[in-house]
Amino acid sequence: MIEDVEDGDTYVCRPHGPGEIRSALVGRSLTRTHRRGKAMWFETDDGGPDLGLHLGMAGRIVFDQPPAPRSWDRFALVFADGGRLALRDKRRLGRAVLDPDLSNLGPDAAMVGRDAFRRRVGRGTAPIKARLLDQSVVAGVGNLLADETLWRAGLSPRREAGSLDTDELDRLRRALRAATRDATAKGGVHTGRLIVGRKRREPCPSCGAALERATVGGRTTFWCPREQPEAPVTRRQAA
DNA sequence: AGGTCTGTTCAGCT
DNA sequence: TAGCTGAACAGACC
Repeated sequence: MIEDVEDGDTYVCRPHGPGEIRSALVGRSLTRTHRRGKAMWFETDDGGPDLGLHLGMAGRIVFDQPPAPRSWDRFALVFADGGRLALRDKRRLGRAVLDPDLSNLGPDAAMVGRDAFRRRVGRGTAPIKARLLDQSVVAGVGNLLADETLWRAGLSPRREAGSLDTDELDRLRRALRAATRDATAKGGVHTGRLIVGRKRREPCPSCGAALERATVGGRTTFWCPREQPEAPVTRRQAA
């Protein structure tokens, strides 16, 4: 049972005022947990509101850890048995909210079926990377995972989304599922093969070519110009 | 010391 | 409508 709620950070808890989440949750228990993409939320008992948590760019959920220095714990639930669940987030881009609005959130990127993926992702004139990052198209792909996925699929981030054919979209979906699985197993998207060494400007881990760097979809983007060609390439080369 | 970068999202504009 | 830009935050890094 929730005995206390630390909701004093008015930026992370916006648009709720101090004490608002607290009064809605004290005395209730969490009954179910959910996640879709980067959104997570909890149901509460007795018809209480849901509690939504988002990690922003650098937040984490910590359980039963000593409170963070400098109050980096931006929100916390204190349970009657002494347990404490905190949203630890230096940057304050995380979020705690009652009854989160999930109506503009697409299906989970690693769960969406083949046909829905083709329909949702393979349209529009924006670059494919921007399409992947759009949480209303599919939920859960951030900047690093997008780069890793496109690299594995051998697709340029700059390709127009609507220009991808069915084979390319299926390849993209397979790469996304694999990249997500690997990131989960290894503890984060920063463990991706393309991502490690990105800062140091290391070459393509697969072919050794110098990686390209540019802003695509409004985000810093790395890709291998050799393995992720701008124009679709006929794989069947004349012998 | 100061400038730049960052695992995200949202409002506001064309 | 779809797509792009910049702002919100604050620490890490050079």
